[in-house]
Amino acid sequence: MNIGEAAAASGVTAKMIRHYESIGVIPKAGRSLSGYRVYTENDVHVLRFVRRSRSLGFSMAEIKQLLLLWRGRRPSKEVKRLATAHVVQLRAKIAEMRAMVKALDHLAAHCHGDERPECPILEGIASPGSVTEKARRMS
Amino acid sequence: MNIGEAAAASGVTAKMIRHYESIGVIPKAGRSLSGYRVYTENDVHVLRFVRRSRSLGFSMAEIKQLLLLWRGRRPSKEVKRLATAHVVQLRAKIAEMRAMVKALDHLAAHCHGDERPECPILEGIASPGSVTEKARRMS
DNA sequence: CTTGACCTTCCCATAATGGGAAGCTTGACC
DNA sequence: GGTCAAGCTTCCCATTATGGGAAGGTCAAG
Repeated sequence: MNIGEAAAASGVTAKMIRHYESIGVIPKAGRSLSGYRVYTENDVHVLRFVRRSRSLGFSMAEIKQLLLLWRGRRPSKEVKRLATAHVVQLRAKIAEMRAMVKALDHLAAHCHGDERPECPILEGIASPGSVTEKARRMS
Repeated sequence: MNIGEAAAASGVTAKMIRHYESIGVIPKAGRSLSGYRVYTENDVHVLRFVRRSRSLGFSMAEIKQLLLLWRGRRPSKEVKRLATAHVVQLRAKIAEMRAMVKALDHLAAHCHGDERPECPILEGIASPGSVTEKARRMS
């Protein structure tokens, strides 16, 4: 299999396959006489593993670890630790983004969104302090 | 005020202030005779606006727009549209990350996390298909 | 007048992905 | 055998927001 076929079979673009090889996440592929990279079915499994790990949000550094753990048949404890730490990071980011959404929803709720230039959103960003509070003060 | 003072007053690092200027998000600062950047109270307000917009997750391109809308006293409709579009993006990312957490929690729940190398997490990544299903098949 | 803190610009690095150029290989078709 | 398109190779550049660090100029206090 050459790189294009491996890409189609794994769902990882040829460009990314070369990149993963260059950063050492996957081992260097074999080469044909003319210098083309050659892939086996097993290499494709590895590529799929990488793609799915990416879709779970793991960084390339983490995937490198996961692949080592996989290949090395290391204790599942280590895998679980890695996965759990990742989930913690994800939850933290989710919480952060939810706070953003909450704040923005709040600001937007008070914005008329019409032709007038007065905008609680901009005002809220310029000088934070509850927009509701301001609305109250103004009434 | 020189850049260090403006940084302390706004909560934006001097490095970032220069960067924001270089990409045109904030106007070029005035200069002293010796070439030092000089800032006014108003410049600091702008920097704070940028910092807070960042903390709400807006990209620099969006912040550039927000600043134009702010300075230009443009219809609040435009601001609201920008903010709402951003919230949509945030919600999409949140949903994506929650799906990741859900999948990972599911995989981790079935991983003993002990010294044995069998690991439902790795297996789940290697060949997706419900881990629960596999557990059922094996029993 | 020296010294330390601060300023200037410029280059480099990060993480993951992609675009695109220049040049070689392969396979098919005539 | 010759040609052409498609596919491969490497190499460089761009993205986003942030920061590290070097080389050199400036300012204020001693």
